[in-house]
Amino acid sequence: MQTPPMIGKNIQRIRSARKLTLNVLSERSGVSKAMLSQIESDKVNPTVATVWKIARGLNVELNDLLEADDEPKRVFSLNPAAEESSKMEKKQNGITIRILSPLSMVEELEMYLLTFEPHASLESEPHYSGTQEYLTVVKGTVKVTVGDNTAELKRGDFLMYHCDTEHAIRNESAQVAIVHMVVRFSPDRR
Amino acid sequence: MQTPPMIGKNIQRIRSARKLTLNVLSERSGVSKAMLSQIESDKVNPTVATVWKIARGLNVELNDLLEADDEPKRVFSLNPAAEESSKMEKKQNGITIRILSPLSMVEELEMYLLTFEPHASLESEPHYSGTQEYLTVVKGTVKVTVGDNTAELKRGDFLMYHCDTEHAIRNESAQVAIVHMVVRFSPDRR
DNA sequence: AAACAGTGTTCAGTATACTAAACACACAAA
DNA sequence: TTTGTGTGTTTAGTATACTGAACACTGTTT
Repeated sequence: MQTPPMIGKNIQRIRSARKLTLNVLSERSGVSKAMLSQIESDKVNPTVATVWKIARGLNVELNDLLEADDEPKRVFSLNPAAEESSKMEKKQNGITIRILSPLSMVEELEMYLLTFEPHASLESEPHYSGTQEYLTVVKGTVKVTVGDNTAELKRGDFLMYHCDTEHAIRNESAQVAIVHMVVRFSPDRR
Repeated sequence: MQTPPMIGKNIQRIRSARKLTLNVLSERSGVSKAMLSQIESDKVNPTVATVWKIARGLNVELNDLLEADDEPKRVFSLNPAAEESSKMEKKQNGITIRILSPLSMVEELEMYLLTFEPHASLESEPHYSGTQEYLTVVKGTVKVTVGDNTAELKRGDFLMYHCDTEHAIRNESAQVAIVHMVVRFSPDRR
């Protein structure tokens, strides 16, 4: 980050998105609405404690209020021959699926970037015996259940499992979570 | 984050690691050394602006001072059969390579988590015609050069290229960068 | 129209973040 | 010993973050 954070804009934006009034946010966060108003209009230099309370009140991570909002992610390829690399995005049930791998690899190896809205979950029936999935958490935390095992993963954590048992990925937190997924279709048997 | 950040501890830790005195950090950051001392011993509730200045002085991201230090990442598998999944880690030239994929997949598909210290870079000669690499940035920013194309990637960005030209991944920033890499050995030709 | 209930903003007072300077303690050099 | 140079801490004063209350500006209801 090269430039001081625009906290005001961020709080303002998220508060509007949540459709909260200053009074409500004040109650939830324990910060006076006078202060909220002044912070949003960049009239003051809030303390970390105050911003942290606001983050709690908004159910976001502290960093989400301090970081520039550069979330929209670029996807591209340096190799012209593979430029067909699909930029497709599907959105459903609070989950945005971005397909990273080129179309030519379908049915062999696929890579996705999954964005989970708060409390979104992705449940899968057992399928494709032999297929494996590899998860790496890029942001936030998710809870992954495979059969009757469950694991809580945070950023940087990695998990691999076979898809022949039912499995689910859940974002039980109140923050957005992003996970990188590689699906490998079994090359050997079948 | 459930608990207010322990800014003091973080600053203290990083400053010691950098072997900086309060005077020096004060100069670099523009924050008085009196304030630095009080912040480190949790006697005050600093403003965001102040903490931001300190982050600049320390050459770290603002978030690194506010977040709990839970960086050590877990790697494991829910599938007992694949428990041989190597937890190997190599460290060299400021780059930590964690192998994610199970050993059984070697020579076919490999997955890594690469941690780049500030200014670390990974240069590769052209090799294995047909082999492809897929990068996803998990933290920070890196500059990737393939042949004479160069791209600056930030968190969430994805990039794919063929390995038959020389390529390099560089972390030119002053912060740690983490990238997820999938290497796919060409199945068709060869 | 008046009275109301909701919004966000501005005001006056107080608590405190922040600074410059003085301080205390270490270790080294004379 | 004294004198110095470095460390981090504490002090006193000023700037300002923060609060509760009053305010202004909607739109609705009677």
